[in-house]
Amino acid sequence: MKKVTGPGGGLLQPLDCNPSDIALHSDDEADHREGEWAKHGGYMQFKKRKLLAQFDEAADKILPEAAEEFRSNIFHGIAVHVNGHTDPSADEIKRIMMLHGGQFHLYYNRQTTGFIIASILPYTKIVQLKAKQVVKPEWISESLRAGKLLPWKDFELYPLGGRGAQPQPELQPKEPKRRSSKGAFPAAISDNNPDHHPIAHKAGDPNYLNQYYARSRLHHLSLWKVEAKQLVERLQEEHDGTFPGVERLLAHFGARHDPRSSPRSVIMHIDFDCFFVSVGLLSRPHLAGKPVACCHGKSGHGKMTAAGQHDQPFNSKSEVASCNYEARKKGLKNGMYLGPAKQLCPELVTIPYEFEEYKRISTIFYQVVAGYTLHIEAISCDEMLVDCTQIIRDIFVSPEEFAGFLRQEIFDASGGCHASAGLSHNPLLARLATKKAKPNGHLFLEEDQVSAFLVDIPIRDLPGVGYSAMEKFHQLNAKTCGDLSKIPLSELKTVFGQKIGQKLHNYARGMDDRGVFNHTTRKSVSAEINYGMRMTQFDEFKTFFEELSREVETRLHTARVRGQTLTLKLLLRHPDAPVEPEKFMGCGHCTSVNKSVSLVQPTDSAEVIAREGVSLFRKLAIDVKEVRGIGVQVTRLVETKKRAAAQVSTDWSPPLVSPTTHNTDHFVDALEKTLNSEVDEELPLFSDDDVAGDDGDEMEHESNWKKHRLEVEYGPDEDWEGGDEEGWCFEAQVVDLLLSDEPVPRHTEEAVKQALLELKEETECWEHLNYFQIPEVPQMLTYPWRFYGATMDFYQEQIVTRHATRRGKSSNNSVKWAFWRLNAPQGAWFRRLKQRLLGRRGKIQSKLKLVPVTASQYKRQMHMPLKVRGANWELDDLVTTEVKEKKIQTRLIFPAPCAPSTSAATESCYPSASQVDPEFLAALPAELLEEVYEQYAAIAKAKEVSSLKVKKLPAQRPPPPAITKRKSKKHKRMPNQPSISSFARHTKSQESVEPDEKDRFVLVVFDSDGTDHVQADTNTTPIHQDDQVVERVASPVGVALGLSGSTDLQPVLSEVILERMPDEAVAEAIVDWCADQLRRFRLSVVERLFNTFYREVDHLEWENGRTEWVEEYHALADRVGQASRDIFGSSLRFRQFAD
DNA sequence: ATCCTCCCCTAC
DNA sequence: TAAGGTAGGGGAGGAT
Ligand SMILES: Nc1ccn([C@H]2C[C@H](O)[C@@H](COP(=O)(O)OP(=O)(O)OP(=O)(O)O)O2)c(=O)n1
Ligand SMILES: [Mg+2]
Repeated sequence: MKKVTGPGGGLLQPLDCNPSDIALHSDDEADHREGEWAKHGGYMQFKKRKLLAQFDEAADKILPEAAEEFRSNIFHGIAVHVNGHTDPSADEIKRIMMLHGGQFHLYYNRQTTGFIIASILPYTKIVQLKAKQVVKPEWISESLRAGKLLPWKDFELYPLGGRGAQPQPELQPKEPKRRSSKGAFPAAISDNNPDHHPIAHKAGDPNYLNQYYARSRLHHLSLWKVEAKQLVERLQEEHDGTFPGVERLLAHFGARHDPRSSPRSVIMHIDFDCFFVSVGLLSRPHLAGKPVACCHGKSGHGKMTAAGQHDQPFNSKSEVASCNYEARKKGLKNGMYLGPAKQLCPELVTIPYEFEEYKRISTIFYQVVAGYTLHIEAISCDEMLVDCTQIIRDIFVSPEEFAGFLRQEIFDASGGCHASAGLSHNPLLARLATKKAKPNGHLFLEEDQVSAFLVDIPIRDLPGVGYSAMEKFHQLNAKTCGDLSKIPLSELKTVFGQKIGQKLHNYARGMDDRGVFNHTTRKSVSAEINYGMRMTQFDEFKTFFEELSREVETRLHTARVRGQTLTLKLLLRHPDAPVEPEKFMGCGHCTSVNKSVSLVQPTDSAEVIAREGVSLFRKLAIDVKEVRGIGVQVTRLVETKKRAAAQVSTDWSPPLVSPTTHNTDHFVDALEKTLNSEVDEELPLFSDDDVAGDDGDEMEHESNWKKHRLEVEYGPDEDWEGGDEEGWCFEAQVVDLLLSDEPVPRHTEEAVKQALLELKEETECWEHLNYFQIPEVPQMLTYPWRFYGATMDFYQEQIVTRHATRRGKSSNNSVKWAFWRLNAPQGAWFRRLKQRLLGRRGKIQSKLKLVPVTASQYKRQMHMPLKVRGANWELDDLVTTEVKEKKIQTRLIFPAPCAPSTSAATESCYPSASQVDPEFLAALPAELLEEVYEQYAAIAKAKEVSSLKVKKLPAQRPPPPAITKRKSKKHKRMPNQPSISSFARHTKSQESVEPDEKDRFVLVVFDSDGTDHVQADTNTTPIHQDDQVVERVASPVGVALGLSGSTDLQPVLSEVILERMPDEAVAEAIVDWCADQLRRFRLSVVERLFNTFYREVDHLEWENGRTEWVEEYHALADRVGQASRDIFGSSLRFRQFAD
């Protein structure tokens, strides 16, 4: 285990050299810091060679004029400072100035710097610098082109001076190259609004996003990681079969035999030492050996007070991206603030970021290594894993020799940046070895050295162990891997979870079974900015979010993917945090709020993203002044591929979409668009070209199937190929209703109450629908609105027919009635739609044409796969699959005579607890029931869920209905009325006076806050009961889930919620109904009601009473939870709103 | 069991 | 002054 540092032999010579050595060794690499180059006499000659080489290599980055007319004195006596992004870039201007007699000042000095070159200069900066001459970069390039110094006045950035001055947009780069890696992404947004103010120091200002990203190191880091992976992939694909590096290796070491047996596997990890600083020092060799840090801040004293004074000297909150090893000796670390860094090391020199350079060196780095092998995994711009087993074995070179040779080549090719390397038989040990070898060294860790090596390695050094994990280790009193290896696996798993526990256990023993894989498929695309967010108006949010959406759009395009889930990510000021944090424009201490939405189809459209994101924001009803960070993420990605025309089925498209708010939005927007298009008044809305023909296999009763189709394209894509349109299909009379003046029939208040009452009976009816062996029935119960329209008709037919066959009856009225209810357009969403169409009705009527749809098309629709995900149909499957029956596990509803407990005693013959019909259990004689309970208790115990414990509770009888009623009547609901619980407690104690002979057991989850909750999806356990209340008995393990669906809940709740504000009458009805269900141990029905309730409330926008309904929802959840406490002695917990 | 969703955590 | 992004792993808890 020999750590190799510095020059080991001829090969490794220049590694520990001082600055002058570097200059000697690689004479074309030294550059200079501005303002000081004049001291060095031979500099220009020296520079010339370097530049010539660079012109060849990156001709497109350099002005051609500069190459032709190599030197001049155009800018004699001119000293410039470049601010922000310019074209030509700061780097180029620097070179131009050097070549043409001018001076380039990296830092602005009022006395000596004559001009500031900038395209956009923040207002604050002007004030701060008291800048006099601010000129556009074109001054430089035009002067160069003209061969003489042009009057700078013509290129003044703010010709008017002061106030309304703006940069002239036409002279700005057409595509602001905010990302330094050239051409990696086309610039997303070209800001050609000439009326904007140039300030973009906070979000809401135009172009803030680009300005921000251009300066964000973390953004670049993330971007480069992706690009490095792509580069590796490209190199792998385009490889021509030669490895020049290997040739050189051979030439150097010659053919020979390895004295040792070749190791089974050699993984190398390479990482540049203090990457940003190393690169930064290439042009500042005089700083080598001094402590240097790379960051935005310069002085370290931080922001000024209002009076323009620095209150404290070491207050800078600028983050040190990288610091060199001289600085680290003083205790500096990457990522710390500049203030404390300066405190630790007052002589610290700071250098600015040079993103383009980092990217350039990174590319060289990858190219060099790819000259040896393509078994590369890109980890970041300055770090990779290399599987060099092959090389070591084939060339008979030792791992150390190879590492040294490669490091030397990287050093040369990069112009003088040191990389360190670690080698071992797996990625973990390679990484740890690199860490040990730094700076400027390499280390090969052999298998027999591993355990000795690991003992003293801090746990913190293990990949995947960060702040949070260390907190836990601190409690476990473990610091090193040696300590870690003593912790038993079971404990690690308990503390960290299954996978992480196992991983840590392995890592402590030097075990790591990961290989070297570069490729991964993207799972998400996102963009976020959590800095500089200070907004006062909703419009500012909207503007910024649109900008962000456009950014995500281009990223989606670049990655050639679309996504079906959209997440709005917000950081909000923590209630306890001050309005302005310590860090200038920072986000400070925040709480994060995310909200996501499932889209009808995958999207990559900025328009859709912006609309949905803004809608989500409105639903959260958040005060924009509190927003400190905004992000948007797109997930559930699918590849964007041009579909072959043949694959696109134009003859039918899914007529059903879930009638959520956003779908309504899509629909209305698309409709509006169509109506406003002046192209054609015949076709657009109701086309019949895809309706004709196709009559081969029509159903016999076609006449019954005459429907009309209202069709509006609303896919987000302009370039969608083929007629893969979507629309809504309405029955003719529904279309009429939609467009007529007739009010949509409403449920009256009475009807609502009535419906709630009837639900109970209907519920019972629904449970028996499984009997008909229609696998979709459970889906219908849960998501009835997905079965709107013709599909429902179809199933209705099916059910009625089968029912008739089985029962020998011709029809069943209750079933019919239930379906009629589902089909009726009284649903709130329909009214919502109609409302939206109010102003456009005439226009629609004049333009549209109703087209009958044939039965065969309906038939196709019936075969729509029931592959339901979230709230969406999977469109692709629809197109390509003819008939695809989704197997849905049918729940067992035991007919009384075939009870499992009688037919078999073995555990395996018991159905899963949640599958057992409570009605069946209720019908069992008491002894048999006991037996069943015991069985399930045994099964449950065998499973041993660690967080669940059985707690003994005193038995309670369900309170008589009268009491429940009185209770809820007493409580005229007021906002935030807290007294329900105390009242309930009172009631309960009264109740519990009643003597109870037996104990009962309830499964209880112990929450961290110490409160108990019955988990809605677990189960209540045995209750002894009097013979006469047998029907109230709960199923042992599975009273909870899903047996008794309350089909009609959605339309009814939706109705209630859309039409009214919360009121006590409805609240009471709901609570009573729920309480009654609970007394019958129908937890599932209650749970389902709340799920549906939640969903419906969640669809509300803030202006439509969302706040009130959210409050009402929580209040009702409390009341029902309390009812549950009264009945079971344990509360029920329902899903809570975040807002 | 296995999946999904919503987080938190980690890395550079 | 300051530029605190971004993707993936995986745990917790719930749905199927
Ligand atoms: N908190 C951080 C960590 C890193 N980086 C950037 C700057 C680093 O130069 C680069 C590479 O990160 P490394 O972790 O490899 O750190 P260094 O290369 O700077 O130092 P080391 O010698 O430890 O590799 O990423 C950053 O901006 N902010
Ligand atoms: Mg590094």
